[in-house]
Amino acid sequence: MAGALLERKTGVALWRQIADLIRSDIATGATAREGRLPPEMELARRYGVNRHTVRSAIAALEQEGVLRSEQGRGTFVRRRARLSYPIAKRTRFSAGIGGQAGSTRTRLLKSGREDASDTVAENLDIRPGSEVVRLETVSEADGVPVSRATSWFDAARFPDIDTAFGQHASITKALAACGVADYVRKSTVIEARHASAEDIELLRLSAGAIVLVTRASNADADGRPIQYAESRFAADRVELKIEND
Amino acid sequence: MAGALLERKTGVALWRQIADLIRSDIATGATAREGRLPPEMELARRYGVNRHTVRSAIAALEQEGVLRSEQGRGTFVRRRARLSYPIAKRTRFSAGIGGQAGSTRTRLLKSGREDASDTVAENLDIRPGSEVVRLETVSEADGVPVSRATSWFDAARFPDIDTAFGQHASITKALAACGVADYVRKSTVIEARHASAEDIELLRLSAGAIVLVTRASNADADGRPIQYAESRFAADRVELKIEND
DNA sequence: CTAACTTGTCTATTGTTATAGACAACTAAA
DNA sequence: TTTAGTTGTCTATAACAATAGACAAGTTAG
Repeated sequence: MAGALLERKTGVALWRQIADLIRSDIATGATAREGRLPPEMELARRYGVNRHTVRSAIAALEQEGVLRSEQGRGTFVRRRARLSYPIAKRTRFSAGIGGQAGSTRTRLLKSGREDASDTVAENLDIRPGSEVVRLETVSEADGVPVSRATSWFDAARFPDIDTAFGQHASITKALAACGVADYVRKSTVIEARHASAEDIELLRLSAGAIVLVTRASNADADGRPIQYAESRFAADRVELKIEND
Repeated sequence: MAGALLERKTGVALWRQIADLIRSDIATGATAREGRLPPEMELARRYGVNRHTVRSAIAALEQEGVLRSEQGRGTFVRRRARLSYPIAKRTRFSAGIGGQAGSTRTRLLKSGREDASDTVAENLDIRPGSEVVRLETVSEADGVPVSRATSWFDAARFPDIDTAFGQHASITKALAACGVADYVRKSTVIEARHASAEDIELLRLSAGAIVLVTRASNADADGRPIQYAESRFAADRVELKIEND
């Protein structure tokens, strides 16, 4: 690639920039997705830094579970490539990621009721301050957290969505149990941010990691909004794929 | 929001984390989008750091053009909120951003011919190694760079796309001049990364900034692929909005 | 004009990051 | 067994990041 070197005195430590580069190179396939990393001395030359700085980067990625170092042998890639999360009219987590991972599941972290904020009310097409049910979930593929989401439902229409989710561990099935046989994605807004402390904890990220944030609303067959959700995806584990058909 | 405080000894300096938080709060409207920031002492209390650390963050955002400090008066927000870039069947830069900015334009940085990589060949539905035309462009809204893109076209079908772009300064018009009256987006893949050195230069970002990367292919009315493009959006200036209809 | 409040500048100290060099410990191949 | 190549550990030093306190310089309201 074109001279993509490191930036100094920018508030981001060199070892972290290098760790991010290595992680990204593994994910995109620029570096061997499996097998061995170049020796520390060669990486130091390549990035124009001291060997100890490279070692700090490698240590961070070891902590993260991306690399594994063996004395005398070398440093090896551990984790597989990025998952691809499809966003289309019929967007469902397990169906979308299913083919790419051995197992998927969505856990309920917390549920409760609250008054709808302006944003939530607008997306659910109800009056601000109306009661809504909020679900906080984390989705995993092969035991690795991939995304976390906060979903809101109109409490007047789906008073039991939380217990239904508790039984089925799936938004799609919980909605089915509440009488919504089918639903479609109305719109999705995507941004990218640095991970918050909560993201880091729940998605098991390293500090400085990036999350893809989506804000989406789903509607039933009649076009009535039924769910509004804000999701946060670990950007080093997943990419979003939009099918325009 | 819930205790989203700062992370220490993570390779990302506190002043940079604070700068990113303030920038993001301005963009999302959590802090006044215009008007005055709270005094440095209050921000220091809020983030649990020394006033000098807050000052470093503010200095970085001043350098970036987001804030403006005036001795004795306070610190003020300069730049407007995030643009929303719609991704749909008919995705075009100027039409999409047009309503939100005073002026938009796309500049050609470089063009040339090369042999198609596997990725490019697959997306253009040609044989790997076939000749393709590559265009490197930067798009601006109100003079601020919003995205940069690399586009590939089948050289056999669009031998003059580079000169056509030079005349019209628009992909849509250049394609029209080459006989493609209409085209639609086939698919879009989105990821997020830290900005590369090139991103920082071309999009005028600060180090540690985030870019949204999209890889998209467009096809003509017959469904034949005509363009494959990799774009990089400044994540603090733009969000991507997907319309599923 | 005065008082309260704000940003700007200076000094000093401590902890983190980066560099440099040396050598130990381990692995694999000659 | 030897040798070359690799990761692991240690010491030392310099640059940057963060804290602490004090005061100057500017603005605004009373």
